[in-house]
Amino acid sequence: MKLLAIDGNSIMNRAFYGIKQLSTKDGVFTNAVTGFMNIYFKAKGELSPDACAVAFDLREPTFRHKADPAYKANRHGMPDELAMQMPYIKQILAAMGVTVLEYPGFEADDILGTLASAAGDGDHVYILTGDRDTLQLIKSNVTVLLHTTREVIRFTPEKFSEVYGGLTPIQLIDVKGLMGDTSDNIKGVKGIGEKTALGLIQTYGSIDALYKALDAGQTVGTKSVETKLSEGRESAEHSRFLATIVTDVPLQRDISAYAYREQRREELAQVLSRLEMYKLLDKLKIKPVPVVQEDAPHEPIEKMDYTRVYTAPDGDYAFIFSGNILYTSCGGKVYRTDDRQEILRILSMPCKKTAYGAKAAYRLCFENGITLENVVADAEIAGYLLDSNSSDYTIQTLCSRFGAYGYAEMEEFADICALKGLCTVLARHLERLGGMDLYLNVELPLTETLASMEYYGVAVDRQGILEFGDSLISTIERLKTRIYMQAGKEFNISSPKQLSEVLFTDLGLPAGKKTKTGYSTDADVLEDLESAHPIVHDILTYRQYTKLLSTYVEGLTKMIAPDGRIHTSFNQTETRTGRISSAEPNLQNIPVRTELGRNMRKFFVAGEGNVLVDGDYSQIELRILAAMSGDKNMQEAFLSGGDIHTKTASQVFGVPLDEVTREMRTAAKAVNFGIVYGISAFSLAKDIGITVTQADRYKKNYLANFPGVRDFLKESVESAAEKGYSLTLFGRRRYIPELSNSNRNVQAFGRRVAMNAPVQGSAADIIKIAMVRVYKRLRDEKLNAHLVLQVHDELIIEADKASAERAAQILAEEMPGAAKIAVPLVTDIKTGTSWAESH
DNA sequence: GTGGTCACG
DNA sequence: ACGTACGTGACCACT
Repeated sequence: MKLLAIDGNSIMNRAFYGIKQLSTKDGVFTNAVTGFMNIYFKAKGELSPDACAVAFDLREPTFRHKADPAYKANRHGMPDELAMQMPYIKQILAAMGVTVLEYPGFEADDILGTLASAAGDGDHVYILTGDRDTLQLIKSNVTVLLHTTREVIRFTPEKFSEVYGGLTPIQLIDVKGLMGDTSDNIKGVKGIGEKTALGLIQTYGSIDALYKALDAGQTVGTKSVETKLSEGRESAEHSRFLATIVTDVPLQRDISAYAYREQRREELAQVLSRLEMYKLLDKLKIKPVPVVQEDAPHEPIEKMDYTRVYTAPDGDYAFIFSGNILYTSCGGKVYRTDDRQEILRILSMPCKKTAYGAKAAYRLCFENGITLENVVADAEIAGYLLDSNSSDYTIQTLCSRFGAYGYAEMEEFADICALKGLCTVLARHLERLGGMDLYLNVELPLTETLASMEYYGVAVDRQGILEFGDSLISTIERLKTRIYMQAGKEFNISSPKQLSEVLFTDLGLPAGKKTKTGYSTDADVLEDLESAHPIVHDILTYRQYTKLLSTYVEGLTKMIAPDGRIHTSFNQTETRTGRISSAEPNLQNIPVRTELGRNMRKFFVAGEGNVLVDGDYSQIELRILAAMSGDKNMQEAFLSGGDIHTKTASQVFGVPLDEVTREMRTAAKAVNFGIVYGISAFSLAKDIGITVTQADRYKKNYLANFPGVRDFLKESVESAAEKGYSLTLFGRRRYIPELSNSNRNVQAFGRRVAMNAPVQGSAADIIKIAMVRVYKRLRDEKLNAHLVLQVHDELIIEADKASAERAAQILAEEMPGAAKIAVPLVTDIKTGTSWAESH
């Protein structure tokens, strides 16, 4: 098969600027179409191909209405006079039996690259383009016909080698990686231009080899070139990636699929007459027809079969489910439905699916007793793994950030059209950055797990909560009158502004730290004032009680569903560290630290005949720190068992274990926590109420005792500063731009983040792995037991009594077994009828 | 919508 | 001289 593969945008562009402005009498520009057809017929005449495909970028919307205000603002840098010709050329080509390929998420180059890579024995692909980028695709059976302003150059491997001084076509990628390409927004290495880049690749063969030589201390160029190279290393590698034309666009890889089809002569007559292209009509021996449509030139030639005629692999589809509407795309066609039964029917099909926000679809399926399987991608999740700092994972933003072109803004179907290509692009980025394992084996399956947890929800004792609320109200009323009495007036105690006036002006108490708007009245400040005036204690108590009442009693009762349970939302793309968060309501901050608050946990109960089985990692972050740092001393502390805070106290204070006092243990505990957060002596001092000098001594002692930890923290910061991101045990990335901020406070924050992110993030990885495994085992063993809550280091299963023991065993196996690290992941398991009992 | 406060890991 | 522990979400007051 001989295939003529044309870069549609590139040739249209050449034609547009190469031919003077032509237009029909009513103002439709036709010069690019005319020029394109000239170039096309010339190439066709010379090559006599038996197949032809034209690839487009799909950067311009396929239809736009004149009345649309966005119509004038052409954001793709293409003049309107050219943009308006694009739908016509596609229609003409399709009617002539030529395959038009455009795939959201990919550039025309990518499509051509895929076609080139698909050429088999006995095939020959001729790529007709005006763009030198495509030269990297040249091989024995792929020829590039480069259309320049002067001539058409026929690039075979031999011709290429001759023009590029002995380079192979593939090496062009490395050259571009170094020199960059402003038109494609590829940065390259700053200060390295075409000459230098070419010379370097001619000498060393590739970017890899060049940097190996540089690492080995060889002289690769002038001092200045070497400096530029080492500074631009990451950019060079990234640019090389960007410069590589992709070859895995999901389209038909059998060249014969692009064989010429029969011409649709009536359609040709219509459109060519409309464009007053009589010469071409004559050449095709088609009679012109009277133009019926006097409409605007851009009247939507929408959704004709020429668009998106690429094939999708057998029935696999992409979907977006949101707001009870399902959008799907399959085989180049898009579809929308809000019919529940139909949505369920589509979701329950066994084929592979590419999703955006699959969790909602899983929930719908759970609610209807349907199984959703084979979700192999989710753009939102992939986007989150690529940059957890973002708060915008819309398809449109992801497309523009990660180089998936072809997002047409005006269409209702723009998102669904772009989704599959976007996912392919995101997956390729993840592969490059080492995030595939986390994506495929942890985050994607976790989506279903979270949906299931939300679906089951957790049972609550509504009556119990309300009675507790009543008892709070009577105490609050008592406190209120006492506070008003002591203040000598009534005021809104909940208003920091009014409260500070009462405390610091009326009562003349000494004001402490300031906030942006006035003096602070937070618990720290009030605790210091407790001895100064009895009102202060009442205010602290008032705060505690009103917090419980409004946030927990009232907030939670509002969220009880008709089934008597609370169905929280677990968000999988919210936190920068990799943790999941819970909202509406937040079930990850139910009180536990104080006696009074802990009452709330009595009202989180197991349903009738069930129990709660609770698994809780003991000191998971410190254990991870011990493992990641390789500190033998700290590892030994965990391996030999016993209380970690007492042990560290014994070491830091240099006393035998049995001489550690309560105060020493408390201090050591604070240091243990602080260390994970990127401690400062000041904050440590504040936290445990000692002087800064004293705190500094504790800290130094601690780090001297655990030198491995000291080095690990230092290296974490250095590595993050150098690379721009930190990594967890399972390859989760967090970019830390704060480290290169010019503000020193921001930088200091960045350093603390760099110390904390690997630890907190690895803990998040581990419990997520455990969740996925626990979920699968509960399901596969068909137990009447389901995960219902996760609180960062704690998992809660609700099980019927017959399954409880087995569920406990599964937790006891999967939580410690989720990761093999240098210290045991000790997990406490307890069972009870309420959260107060099981935790 | 923002800031202050406080609940959790 | 300056600010001060990592990560969240909800409620209230106030602009």
